[in-house]
Amino acid sequence: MIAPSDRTPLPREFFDRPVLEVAPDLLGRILVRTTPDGPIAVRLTEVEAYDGENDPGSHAYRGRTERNAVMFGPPGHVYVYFTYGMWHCMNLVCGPEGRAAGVLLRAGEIVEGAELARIRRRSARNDKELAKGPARLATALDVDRSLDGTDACATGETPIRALTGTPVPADRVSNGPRTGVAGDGGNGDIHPWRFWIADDPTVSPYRPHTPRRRR
DNA sequence: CAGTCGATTCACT
DNA sequence: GTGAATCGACTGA
Repeated sequence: MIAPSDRTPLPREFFDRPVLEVAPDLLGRILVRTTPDGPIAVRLTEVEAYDGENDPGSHAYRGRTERNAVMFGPPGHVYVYFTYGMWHCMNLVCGPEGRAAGVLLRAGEIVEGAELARIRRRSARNDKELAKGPARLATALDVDRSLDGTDACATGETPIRALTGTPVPADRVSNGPRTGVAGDGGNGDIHPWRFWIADDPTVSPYRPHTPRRRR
């Protein structure tokens, strides 16, 4: 059950800041996905920052394309991409507009609508695995490319809404190299931009980038 | 226009 | 721990 005080919508100004400021501040916040069957809410426990055209790991690194266009738009909107031929992952766009920065939502704890999430996440062995990983999180929330561009800060009806939740104090936040990103994770990594709640059981395991073998 | 590979997950050994 | 699944976006010729 989510406390009423945790249900305050996050204002757009929240996202209209540098992505490295927003990313750790998102931990403990809540995202509500409204589906025809009912709401599914996740409390964010793990995120990654992607800093647009300056960041080789970002989809926006080589400029605007049809796929990543939303990241070049206003903050507070949802960027959804399709990957590995099967999965979707979701981001929240950060400001300022034109910067093309975003925060990948990597993991969280389902705090409402778990019975709905379990149906979509049939292979999950327990509830902690419902949203343990970016594609799992998107699957649990029934998010796909049709929701690309959704405004998570809009007033009125929205399929996805960001709520204040309860922010996590800085001394509870850990950070390290981003998962599965080419170029990240080596000695002297300049992108330790993965943030998670220390010791939280819903955080996904770290995995370095692995180039695909030829077949 | 063909080749490559991905901000991953799952089944299986 | 290893390999398969699966397809669209992007790249370079």
